[in-house]
Amino acid sequence: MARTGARRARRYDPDRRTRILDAALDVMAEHGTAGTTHRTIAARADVPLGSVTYHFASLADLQAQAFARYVELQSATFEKLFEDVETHEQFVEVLVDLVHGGPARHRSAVLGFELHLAALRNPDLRVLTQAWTWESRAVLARFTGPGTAARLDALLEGMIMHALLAAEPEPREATRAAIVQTLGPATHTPRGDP
Amino acid sequence: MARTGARRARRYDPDRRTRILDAALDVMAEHGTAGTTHRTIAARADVPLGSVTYHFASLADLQAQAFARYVELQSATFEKLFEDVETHEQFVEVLVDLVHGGPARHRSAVLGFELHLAALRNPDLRVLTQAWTWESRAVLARFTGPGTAARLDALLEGMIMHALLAAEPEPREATRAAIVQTLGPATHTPRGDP
Amino acid sequence: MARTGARRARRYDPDRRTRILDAALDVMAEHGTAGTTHRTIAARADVPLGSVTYHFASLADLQAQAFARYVELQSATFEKLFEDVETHEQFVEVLVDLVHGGPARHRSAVLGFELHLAALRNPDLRVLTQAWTWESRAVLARFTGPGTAARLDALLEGMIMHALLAAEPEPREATRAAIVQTLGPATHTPRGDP
Amino acid sequence: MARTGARRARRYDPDRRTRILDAALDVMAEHGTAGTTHRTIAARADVPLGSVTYHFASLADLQAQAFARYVELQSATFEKLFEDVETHEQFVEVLVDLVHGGPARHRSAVLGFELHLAALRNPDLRVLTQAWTWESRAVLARFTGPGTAARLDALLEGMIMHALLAAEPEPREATRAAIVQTLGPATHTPRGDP
DNA sequence: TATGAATGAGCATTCATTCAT
DNA sequence: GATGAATGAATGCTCATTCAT
Repeated sequence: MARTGARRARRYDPDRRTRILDAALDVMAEHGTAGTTHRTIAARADVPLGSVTYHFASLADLQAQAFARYVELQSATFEKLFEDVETHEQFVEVLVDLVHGGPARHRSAVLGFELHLAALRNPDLRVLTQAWTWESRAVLARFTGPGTAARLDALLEGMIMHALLAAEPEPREATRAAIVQTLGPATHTPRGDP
Repeated sequence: MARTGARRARRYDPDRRTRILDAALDVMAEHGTAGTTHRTIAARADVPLGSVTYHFASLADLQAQAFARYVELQSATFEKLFEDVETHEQFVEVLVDLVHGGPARHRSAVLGFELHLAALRNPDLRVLTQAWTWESRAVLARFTGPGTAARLDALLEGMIMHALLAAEPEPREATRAAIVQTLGPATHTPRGDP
Repeated sequence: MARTGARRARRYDPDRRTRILDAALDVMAEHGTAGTTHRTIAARADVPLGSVTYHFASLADLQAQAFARYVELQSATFEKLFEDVETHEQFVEVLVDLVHGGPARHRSAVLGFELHLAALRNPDLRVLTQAWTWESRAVLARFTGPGTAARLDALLEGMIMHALLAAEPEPREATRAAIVQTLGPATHTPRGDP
Repeated sequence: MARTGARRARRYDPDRRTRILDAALDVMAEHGTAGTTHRTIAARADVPLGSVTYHFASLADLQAQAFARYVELQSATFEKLFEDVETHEQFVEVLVDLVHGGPARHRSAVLGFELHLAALRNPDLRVLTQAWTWESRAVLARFTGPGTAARLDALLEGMIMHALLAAEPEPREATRAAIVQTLGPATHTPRGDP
C-alpha cells in the first residue's frame, strides 16, 4: 500500500517521545524559543498534533525535557571530543575546532545559547545550565586545572557567540592565540596541572 | 475586551516614540522576545494600543529600533565607565564591576544576550551586534591593544552570562584573576599598548 | 454591492455588544451552559469570532453579563405582566398563564433555571438570582403580602419546571387550584393584604 | 501527558461499573454537566481512563445511566424518610428537614436540578424525571392525597432551590408555615385522605 | 478482558494588523 | 494626527473516542 503518503498509520511507535524531543530541539535551533509551537514540533516530527500534547503535559514541560536531552547528548559529545587528545597541541586544536565548527556545530551552539537565555527567566532550567557548566569545566580541567578551566570555558562561550555572529569568520590564528594565552605558559602536560 | 485604564489625555506628547522604545526594552528584558507584544508594550508605556501601531510599522520594526536604541545608549554608558580610569588597577576594577554588576546591570546584560540571539536569526540586526562589538572592543583597546581587547571582550561576555546564571555569585577574586591573566603581564600603561 | 453575502462588512456597528449578549442568551437557552461557546455565540450573532473575544474578557464574563441582561429584561417583563391586573381573578389568570406559557415563555423559563444552576457553583452570579428573587417576590407581594408571595414564588418555580418537563401538559384547572389554594381564602383584594 | 497515578493492580473488581457511576454523580454534582468528562470521572473513581470508555459506550450513555442510578437511589432514600412518620406533625417535620437539609442533602438536590435541566434538552432522560416525579408524589400522596401531593411537590422543589441559593438560610418557621398552608386544614390522618 | 497510546475536532484566548472615525 | 474597534490567523490545550496490544 502507499506507504509514502503524508502520514502513515503508525499505531505502534515506540520512541515517538524521543523523536518529538529531537524535533523540538531542531525547531528551537531554527526558530528560537519564540517560534517553537506544538504545531511546528508536530510537523517536524511527522506526528499528529494530539500526539505532542499527549506525551507532554505542557509546552514548557516539553521544552524543559528537550533541553535536558540536549544537555545529556551534548555532554557525551563534548567528552568524546577530547577522547583522543594526547598532547597540548592536540588539545588546543580541538578547542579551535570547537569555536570554528561548521554548520554541524551551529545547531548545538545555538541551542546552548537558547538554553542559557531560557534559564535566565525559568529557574527550573538552571539545574541544566549548572550541570552543563560543571560538566564542561570538568572535562577541560583534566587538561588545565580548575581555575584555568573556568576561564577557558567563559572565553570559549564568548568566542563561539562572536563566531556565530561575525560577518566573516575570524582567522583561526586569532582564536588559537586567545586560547593559548588563556591556557598560560605552565600547561604543558596533557593531563592535569600539578 | 476593551480595557480602559485610567489614562490622562496626553495631547502634546513629543517623546512618546522614545517612551515606547524604552518600554519595549523593559518588556523584552523581563519577558524575552517571545513575550513582547504590542499590548504589553503599550501597557508598559502607558499608551493606547493604537499608538504603538501608529508609530511603528510592525512589531519587528519596533523591536529593531528598540535594539538600536539599546546599542546607542549602551555604547555611551560603556564609554563613560572608563572615563575616569587612569591606572591599570582602576581598569581591572571597572571590568570586575562589569561582571559582578548588580540588578542595575542585569537589565542591560539580559538585553545584550537577547539581541545576540535575535541577530542570530535576523541578519538585519547584525549591523547592531557588529557595531556594538566594534564599539566595545575599541573602548577596551584603548587600554590593551586590539588583540587583547578582542579576547577580553569574549571573556567578559562569557563571564557575565555565567554570573547571571550562577546559583551563588563567584568570588570577585576569581573574576579579577581571569581578567588579569587575560590582560597579560605587558599591559601596564593605562592608555594603549605600543 | 452584494449586501446579502455570508457577512457584510460591518465596520460601524454600535450595539454589537448587546447583540452578542442576546445571541449568548439564545444559545444558552437552546444548548445549555455546556454548549455555549464563543463560536456558537459568534455564529448566532452573525459576528466574527474575534469580535466576541474583543468585547468580553472571558467566556465566564460574557455569560455573567448575559445573565445580568436576562434578569434586567425579565424583571421588566414580569412587572408588565401584572400592570393591568385589577381583580383577584385576573391575578390568578396571569399566574396560570405564566405556568402554561407557550414557547414564548419557554426560552425565559429555561434561562431562569440555567441561571439558578450556574449560580449554585458561581457565587458571583448569586447577586443576580437574589435580585431576581427579591424583584419577583416584590411584584407578587403587591397582591398578596410578603409571606404568601414567597410561598407563591416557590410554588410557581416548581410548577413551571414540571410543566416544562411534563409529557403532556397538566390541565390548567389543576394549576389554578394550586395557586388559589396557596393564595389562601383571605386574599380577595387586588392590592395588598391587610 | 501520560499521567500514571499510584494505582494498585485491581484484577478482580466486580463493581467497578457501579463505582464509575457513583464517581460520575459526584463529579456532576461538583462541576456540573459541563465539567463532567471521561477523565474527571476516571480520576474520581480511581480507575484508568480506558476503563470508563470500556464500560460505557459513550459519555452520554454513562451520564444517562448515572442519572438512572441517582433516581433509583434517591427514590429509596425518599421512601425511607417517611418510614417512621406516624403523625401529621412528624410528616411536616420531615418535609422541613428536606428543605433545610445540610450538606448531606446538598449533593442530591443539586443532582436533581442537574437532571431536570438535562432532561429539558434530552428527551431520553424524561422517563427518569417522570419516574422520579411520579414516585415522590406517590410517597407524599400517602399522607395527603394526590392533588395536594402534586402541589406540595412543586412547592418543595421551589423551596429547595431557593434554600440552596439563599445568602442566609430562611427560618425553618417560614418553611414550616408554607408547608402547613399547602397541606391545608383537612389533612390530619397520617395515611391517605379518603 | 482491560488499558495505554493515539488522534482529530474543537475550544478559549491572544495577537498583529487594518481601518473608520 | 491618533485611537478604539474590529478581525482572521494562530496558539496551547482538552477531550471523546478508537484501537493495537
